[in-house]
Amino acid sequence: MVKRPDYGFRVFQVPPTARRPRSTRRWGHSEKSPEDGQACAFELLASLAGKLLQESESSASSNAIEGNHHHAFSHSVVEKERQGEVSPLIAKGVHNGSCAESIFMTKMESEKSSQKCLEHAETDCVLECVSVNNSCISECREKIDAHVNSKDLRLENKFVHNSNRLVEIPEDVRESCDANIKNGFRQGQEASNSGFKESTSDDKFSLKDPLELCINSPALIDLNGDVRSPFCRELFPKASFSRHGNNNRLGFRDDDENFLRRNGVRTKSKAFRPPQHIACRRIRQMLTSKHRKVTPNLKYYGHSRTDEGVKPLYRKRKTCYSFERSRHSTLFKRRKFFRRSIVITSDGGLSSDSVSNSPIKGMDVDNSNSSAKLHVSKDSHVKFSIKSFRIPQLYIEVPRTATVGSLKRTVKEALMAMLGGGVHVGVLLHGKKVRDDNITLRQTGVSCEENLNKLGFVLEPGSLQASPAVCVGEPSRCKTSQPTRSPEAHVLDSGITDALPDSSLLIKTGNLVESNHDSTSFSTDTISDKITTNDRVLVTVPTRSTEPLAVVPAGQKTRYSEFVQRRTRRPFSVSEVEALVEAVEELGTGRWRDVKLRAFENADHRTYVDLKDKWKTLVHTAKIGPQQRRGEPVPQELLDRVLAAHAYWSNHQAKQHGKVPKLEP
DNA sequence: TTTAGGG
DNA sequence: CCCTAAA
Repeated sequence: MVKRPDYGFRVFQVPPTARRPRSTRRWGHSEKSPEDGQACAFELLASLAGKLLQESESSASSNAIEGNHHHAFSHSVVEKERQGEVSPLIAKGVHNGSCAESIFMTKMESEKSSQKCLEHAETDCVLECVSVNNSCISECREKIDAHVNSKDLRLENKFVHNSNRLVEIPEDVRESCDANIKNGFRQGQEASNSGFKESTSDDKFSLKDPLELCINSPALIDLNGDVRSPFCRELFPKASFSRHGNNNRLGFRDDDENFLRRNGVRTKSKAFRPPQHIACRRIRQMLTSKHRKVTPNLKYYGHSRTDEGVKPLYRKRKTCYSFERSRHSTLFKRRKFFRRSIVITSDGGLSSDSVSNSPIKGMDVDNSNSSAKLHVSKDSHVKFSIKSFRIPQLYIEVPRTATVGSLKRTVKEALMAMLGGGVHVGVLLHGKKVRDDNITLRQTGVSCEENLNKLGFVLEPGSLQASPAVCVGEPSRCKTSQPTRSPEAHVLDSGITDALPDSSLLIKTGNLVESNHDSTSFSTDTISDKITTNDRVLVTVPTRSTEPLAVVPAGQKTRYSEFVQRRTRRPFSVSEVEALVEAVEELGTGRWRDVKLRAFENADHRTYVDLKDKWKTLVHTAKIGPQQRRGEPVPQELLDRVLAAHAYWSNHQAKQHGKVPKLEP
């Protein structure tokens, strides 16, 4: 029992309210995914993933930790590639796994590629279509199925198959493309230029129990040529996808610690991380260090083990903030969107064909691999040519015991969760979001020559259902879906589509500006479910959990700080204020972490700094006249308590001479 | 990492 | 909300 200060504050109980039933959460269970028909592309990915997983596992067991070796699998692929025998669809495993890569290599540079080559490239098309355009998937799926089910499958290319199906290209298709591929390599083109990055790493890597699936840039959405705006969900002409090399990368990352634990071997794993990982990690660090808490938008329901609970890794202080989180091994332990936005940068009308030459670069803050053109014409119109969007990096962690099928579903769900609700578009200038929809491009400076290369577009999850809560294992173990920021995304009307010329994305200024909705309309209608536990822990679970994807700055990484997006404003509800007041009454004003733990333990979007700030504003609010207050009115009764507690604790603090009163039992 | 305050 | 010095 909490010993309360004796100034007569009454105890109140936050009325318990039920958490929104899981059944109402979209995609609450992936057994029956709503987009089954769209699983195809991700099944491809997952097939690769599954195979790589197998490979790395078997290798790990056989080779122990004798690192410094590429996986035999990798060797074989590399070797085949040197011999020009690699099919255009390439999977590659880098052993010891910190980062096994699988790459769809579909760069068909030559327009002379046979139609079969184009069909071949449909592998990528599927990915892209799935990403944004739902209507295309069935068509692409047929293509894939045709390949997969073909009798001509080359069984020896086992690195792209799983137990269920082969994802391989028929030989005749392969051969017809072979010359192109081979030539490409022999001409000194970097393998990475085709999305294939040959690892020269001789690093040691350990295997992590839960494999983390890292999809860096699974898709590029081509808006050139025949393709129209992805926002309008129109059919994508498939052929247009085949002309661009993509960097589709699957990276498996293993956990050093777990591996070491299992093997009793110590390596300097971090130091040996491949660049991809360093980059991954750096992004993550940057984001987390900025409190860019990537609250998961979804949890995954798994299928493999019912006795496995869920242990979301919310952040470093999870041990403190996750009192009840399962200690079980987890099927899907963590999912984070590191890049929570899809960014397109303009290149100021300069060359925009420079698809990133390396997966690393693609991850970098420096988004110099421009994918959009911007041109100011003499008629004072600004023409935007958006070449591609990139799907943000996803991190998915699954245990080794996860089935390939579950991995597939996980990948699919992650992507669908991110994009399934549609996307909104933000406009970035100098990396900062232009929030005012009602100012002109001229006012923003977009049309200024010097800003041509400072413009970017951001894709953001756009719908109410963009963040389904999915978790693995026993449903009761699933923690509350993490509340996320309300979108500040702006809805693009179809009017933009209408404004588009038939074969290229040209957004006319007027439409761009005027068709956007007001960005503030979202935060106000956020619906929150409030739950309390026996300890008056209050959690708000916005049903509209559509936190924008992280913004990838368009500028130089040295200016990264300029591009950190501000968190979406989330006004405190009266209930939250009540809980805060309650906690402060008991704990005082100098123990915000305790306040957080007591009353907002599950509200990950409220940091102790937030609570402290809110208290500060509450005190201020209580002091000013009611007519000066803004926002949702706080009951005067609460404000009175704020003032009382503030006065009490100020006095108390003074008397205690800074000593923190020990009120807890 | 937390606290405390200014911006 | 952000940033950050200071503890």
